[in-house]
Amino acid sequence: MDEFLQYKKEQFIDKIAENMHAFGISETIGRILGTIYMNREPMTLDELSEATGMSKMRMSQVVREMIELGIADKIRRKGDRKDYIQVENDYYQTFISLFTSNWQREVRKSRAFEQRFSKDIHQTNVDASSQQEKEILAQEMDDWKNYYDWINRLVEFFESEEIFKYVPKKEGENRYGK
Amino acid sequence: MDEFLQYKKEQFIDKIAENMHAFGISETIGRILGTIYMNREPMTLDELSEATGMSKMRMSQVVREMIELGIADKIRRKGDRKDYIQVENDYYQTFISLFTSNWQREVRKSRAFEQRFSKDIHQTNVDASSQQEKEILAQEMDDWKNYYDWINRLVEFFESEEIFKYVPKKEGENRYGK
DNA sequence: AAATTTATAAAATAATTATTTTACACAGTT
DNA sequence: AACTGTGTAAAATAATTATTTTATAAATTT
Repeated sequence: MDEFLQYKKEQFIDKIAENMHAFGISETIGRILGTIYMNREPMTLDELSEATGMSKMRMSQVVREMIELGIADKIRRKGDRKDYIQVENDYYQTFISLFTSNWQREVRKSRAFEQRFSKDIHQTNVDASSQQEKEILAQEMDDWKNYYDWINRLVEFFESEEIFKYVPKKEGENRYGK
Repeated sequence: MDEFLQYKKEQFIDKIAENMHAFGISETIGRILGTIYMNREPMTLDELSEATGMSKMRMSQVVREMIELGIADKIRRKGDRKDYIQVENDYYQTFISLFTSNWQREVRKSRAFEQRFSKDIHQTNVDASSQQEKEILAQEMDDWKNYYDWINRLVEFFESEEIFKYVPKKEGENRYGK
């Protein structure tokens, strides 16, 4: 293929990697996503290894992470023992997947924390002199709970795609787009 | 102060640090924010150093970073040479600040990239056999631009607090809350 | 202006995260 | 059942990021 175009493609992949990195995600994930995206066809671990120059093992790790994040899938092809990796190819959808999987995990962790914390606070008695401190702390936890409840509703707002009602995509966003 | 309450306070600070870490931000930033937040009074670098057990130098670095992110401010007190560090104490506002400063930086970087990329693509001629590839790449860049335009509008949607119209905070969210 | 307290820069070290190497289990083929 | 290609786990290494140490400049007080 034309050398110039090949070079530009690689630049584009780098940019995708950089964008994903802004989600606090390893750049390699972005590079894999970009590579498959630009390939416009699912790829095997071997092909990815070849394309990125990284070990096959690393590809395996990264792909697994991507599947967890909801931005990749393995597909099998009849008569072929290899897994083919397919990626989410709508930018907006990728944004939403990363946003939600990130915050959903936090919400889950916070729930456990909130319960333990509140229980401890309410069950433990303190000196009269510390009573006010204790109440402030309990109030603090209430504020925290409300904040996390908001995050949870925010995640749903994105996941349900309601966000697009108020911050619409432009027309013609993606040739693969639904 | 009551030992139990002190312990619980520290747990709370850890949780704030963990939450901030979900933004891809160093945990120390969260720990400083939490420490000052729980102190309910601005603090000096020395006090922070004492409270966290980290060097004063590190506190200086982290505070500067926080100011960049828009979640802290230095204030001077008359007759006192020390800077006092004040933090954003509304969780929602902190969320918005981190979200926007993160993505605004990306939008800025992307703009430069887009321009250079499009210019290169349009100015460079390729073989007839690669013509289609070239057009696909140009189209790809258009999609990317639209995506980043969306991110930009999304940032504004948060920054203007319009988001709260559709995903409202609960009542009584924060004693310092506006 | 010398002495002291503050903040920060530059270089060195420690801790964490990303990546590769080595090893092994599993499934399909001969 | 031995053989080959496939994916992944565990341990080892490399790269990156966080933190401290050492050094210095600016502001304030004496």
